[in-house]
Amino acid sequence: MKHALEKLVAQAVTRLQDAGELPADLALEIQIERTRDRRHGDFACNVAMILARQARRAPRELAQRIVSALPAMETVAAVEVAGPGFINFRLAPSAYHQVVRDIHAAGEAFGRSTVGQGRRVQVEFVSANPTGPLHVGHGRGAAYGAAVADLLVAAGFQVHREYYVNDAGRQMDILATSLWLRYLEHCGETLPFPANGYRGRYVIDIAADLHAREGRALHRPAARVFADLPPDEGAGGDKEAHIDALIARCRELLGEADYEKIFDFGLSAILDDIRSDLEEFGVVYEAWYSERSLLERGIAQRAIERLKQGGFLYEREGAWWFRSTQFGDEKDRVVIRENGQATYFAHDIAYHMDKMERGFERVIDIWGADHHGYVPRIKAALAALGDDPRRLDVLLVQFASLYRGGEKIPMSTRSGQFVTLRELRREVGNDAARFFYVLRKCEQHMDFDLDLAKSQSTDNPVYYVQYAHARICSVMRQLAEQGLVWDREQGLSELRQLVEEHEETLLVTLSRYPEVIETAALAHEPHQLAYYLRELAQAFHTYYNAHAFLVEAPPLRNARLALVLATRQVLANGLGILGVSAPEAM
RNA sequence: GCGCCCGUAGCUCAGCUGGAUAGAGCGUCGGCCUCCGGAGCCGAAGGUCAGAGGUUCGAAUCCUCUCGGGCGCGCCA
Repeated sequence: MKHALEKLVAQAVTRLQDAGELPADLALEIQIERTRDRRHGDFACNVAMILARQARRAPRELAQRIVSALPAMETVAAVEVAGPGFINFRLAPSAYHQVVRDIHAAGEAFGRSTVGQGRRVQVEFVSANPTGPLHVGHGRGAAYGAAVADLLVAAGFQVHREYYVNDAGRQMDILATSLWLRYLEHCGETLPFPANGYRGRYVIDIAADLHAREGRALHRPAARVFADLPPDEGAGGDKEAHIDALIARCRELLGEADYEKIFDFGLSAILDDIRSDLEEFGVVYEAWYSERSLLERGIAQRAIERLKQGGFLYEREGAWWFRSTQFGDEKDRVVIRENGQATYFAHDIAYHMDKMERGFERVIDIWGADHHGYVPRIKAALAALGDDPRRLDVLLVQFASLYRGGEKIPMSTRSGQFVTLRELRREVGNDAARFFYVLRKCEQHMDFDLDLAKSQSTDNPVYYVQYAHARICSVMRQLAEQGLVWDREQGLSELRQLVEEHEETLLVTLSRYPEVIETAALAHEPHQLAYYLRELAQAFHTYYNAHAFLVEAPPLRNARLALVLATRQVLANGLGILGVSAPEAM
């Protein structure tokens, strides 16, 4: 509808240009927007006010000329000039009746748009280190990323969801070493667990599995493990030096083959946990992309080589630096350390080079806001590689704080209380978690109120929306109990029966759905959809309270049911995009 | 110190690429079930859009500065 009106106004402007009433060289985009106030009609256009200066005419007068040049359109009932120079359009009731027919015809596909034109977009999200279970912060990235991806699908993009697995690097070595130490404990050893090791309960559990599988095959005496190591933090030493020496000792005593066995055991155990956690949360990926594979396939080396050949690297103090300042970064960055090892950043450059080479027209990275300082250097690297950094969109998700009983829950890993996504899901349920996470735009800090998310009451927006869906299902059950069926054909042909104000509100709200999908998708803002669904549910509940649907007269009854069933469809479609279920009863 | 994000009703937040009297939920106060599910509906009170300048027909929205809050500034990932 919006697009149709835009074309209409554009035609009128062109007519005026042809007639010499407007300059021929106007650069403008016709904007049609929904009116905030129904007294201003359904849609408004501000083009006359924008053009007034160039056309050297008063806005209202110009608006009047545009109106007289407008071609007729069947679904437009009235056009008028209002306020400072708005052109207001009032639609004919038939325009809204068509929406109901469209919904019934398209079903699950209603609201899908073609703006994406099948363009390939990659969405990378969560990508948490596989060194432990996901926590509630990752949950927000998961819910947000999944919703953005599904919105893009609905908007006609071809979406590739990806999880970047940091399965290389020091953190993973620390995990492997931690795991082995816990394994040794299961073998009966007593040892001083390093300050910088992973102390979580899950490491002990995985170690138990490892012990069950390997028996004592990987056992070495603790005394040999800890002999002649630099002291740990607790003993007045440096925890970093201690853990690094411990990692080296671990490899030495086990040999590479057994070390790798432990490393892979830990990696796959945690990755399996993350994968199933996300799956249960309704978050699935097209690909899990391994950091190690960048090395195995020579991609990391190739990226460095390209930068070197382009003259973007230089050597200083034994390390290789990337001239990111040349592309606006605040300082140059190390890509190859003094010890010859590539940095995480070097791998990330290679990963993003590979993303571009895979031919995505648009790449979206969803990161925690604490990584924001990282954006300029990645974009710099893309520029140096000859790619267009604008193809990469980095969406930064702010932190979520949990509240219970009005108190903020401390979220440090050490506190050990209620930090995992799994625990959150268990406490409030997947639906509430998905919906709450997506209720705020990503750059907004989020206060996640556990009591509210759990409450099965009027305060909880999730249940409010779901209840609308369940209520409609219940109405249909009532219909069946009365021995009646909905006459689809009569319902769709008797839509003119819908003359109540509440019906009009519901019709208008339904007609907005495709626009909401499109704008929410292009802006990467699933919260727009969440708010819309609340509005739609409210329009329905209000209608429900004001009028009975199961009335005696068949034409009116069937028309009302057509409207209500269309509402159910849109609720289900919208909730589906957000990963929330649409229950038939609750 | 520098950089990024945020500052709208008592609380939590919307406000679409600047648009016509600033919205919602919760909370507070007052109403509505012989009727399709009261997990619902209706109504009332409540804001100098942090502050100050600027841009223009028009600013919560764009620009600059100030104040306040969060986060980041590793040869960690």
